[in-house]
Amino acid sequence: MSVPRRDPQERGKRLPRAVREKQILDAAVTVFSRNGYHSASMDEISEVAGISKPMIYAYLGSKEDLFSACIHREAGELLDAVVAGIEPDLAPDVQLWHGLRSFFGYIGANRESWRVLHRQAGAQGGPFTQEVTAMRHRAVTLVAALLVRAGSDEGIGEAASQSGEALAAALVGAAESLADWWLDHPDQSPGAIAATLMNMVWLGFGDLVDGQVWLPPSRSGGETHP
Amino acid sequence: MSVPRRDPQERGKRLPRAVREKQILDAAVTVFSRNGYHSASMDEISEVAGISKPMIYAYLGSKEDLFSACIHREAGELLDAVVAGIEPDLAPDVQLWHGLRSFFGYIGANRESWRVLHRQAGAQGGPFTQEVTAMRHRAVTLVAALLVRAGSDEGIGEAASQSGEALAAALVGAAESLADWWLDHPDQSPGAIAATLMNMVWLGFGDLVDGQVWLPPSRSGGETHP
DNA sequence: AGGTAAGGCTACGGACGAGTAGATATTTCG
DNA sequence: CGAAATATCTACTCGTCCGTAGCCTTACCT
Repeated sequence: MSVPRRDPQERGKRLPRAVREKQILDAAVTVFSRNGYHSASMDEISEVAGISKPMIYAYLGSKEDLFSACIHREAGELLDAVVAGIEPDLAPDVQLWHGLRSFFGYIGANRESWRVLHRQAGAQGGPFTQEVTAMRHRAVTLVAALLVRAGSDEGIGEAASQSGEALAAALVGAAESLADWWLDHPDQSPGAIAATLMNMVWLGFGDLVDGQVWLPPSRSGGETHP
Repeated sequence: MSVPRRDPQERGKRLPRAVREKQILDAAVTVFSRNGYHSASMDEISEVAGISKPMIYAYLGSKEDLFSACIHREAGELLDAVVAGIEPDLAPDVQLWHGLRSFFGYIGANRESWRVLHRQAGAQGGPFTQEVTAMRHRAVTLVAALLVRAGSDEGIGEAASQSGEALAAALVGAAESLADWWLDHPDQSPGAIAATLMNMVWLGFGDLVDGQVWLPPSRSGGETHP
């Protein structure tokens, strides 16, 4: 519980700065995720990273700086994963489906990252909130554009365009919170979680209680490799 | 900024325990909401409450105890407000509508409470999470039961019943996150927020981009007084 | 009145943790 | 090989803040 994480054989070995920075960031994400920002001590992070505390200050600055760096890196990776998963030429519902799958797929593989991003960053009032707010804003904008385009394709969608951003915020929020719920119910596959949300936000309860189900278009579930 | 909140005239007045406890809890919610759990100091809370620190310890115990008490009180009031707003004999969509209106109505009038409940309590890993998790669980159960009943009324709803709890979690999460979004966009009425969410979760994007809109049943927007 | 309990305060102890000083070891390069 | 740069450590300072010890003061009861 209190022993250093990294191989004691490697302890003391001299490594280039880039490697150490990555180790420190990894350790920081782990510890921040477990204990929260304030309860996480720099000493514990240094211990988990297998390096001494002054190195953290030398490479990544203060505790705030370190936390910001974590947020920045994790947020970037998550967004990249989502953006990489969608193809702008497909139908709106399929785009949404792919985006959700990428989102939950990434989170399923990086739960610590999600804890830090969603639970920790949002709670500390300082400049951290900005970082995560910016990310959320990008996501909301993405979804809102998708909705508005879908609406104008149909020639209608007055309501959707009017409150497009609010709707997108609700969707993004639903995804975030469902991801949170998932942390406490890990006995579900990423696909199942994504499908649940897809059904709710695309069909709506009104259709669901009528027995309707949204299904991805044939082709073995949406694979798009040529 | 750093002067005590309460009327200096009243300072030093002797008041019964129940009154002081309420003042302390109010101050604690305010400070916890503004600074977050760890950054909030007992000294600041005592100052805002217009009482000295030892009284807090005498009446409400440690900092953890105090925070737990805040969570407990605020969560109880929020849930009471929601439960009071719904009538079990109405149609499912109308029940949902009333529940959402009560929810956002309460939050609009008690933003600090919401900040503490949603942003702070969830981030501190300790026993606080349990408290708020328990509340969320009650809400999810409520919604899940509503969905399942709606589904079995229609005789179908296989999908809804199957993943009823996950759907309910997604809805509750959407509501929570939309409330969060609302904190940063206060230029919206509670009713508008509730309507946005209602449209999303009942109709779904699929119907919304077709131009459909969900509206509360006549009678001036859902009033149910006889 | 006088005793007693409850309300209230000032002022301190002690722990924890961010950040730093200063020294040491290893690589790199002229 | 020597010097400069880089990587690394141990051990400390200093501030913040939780929690409390000890004392005063007002209301109530008989």
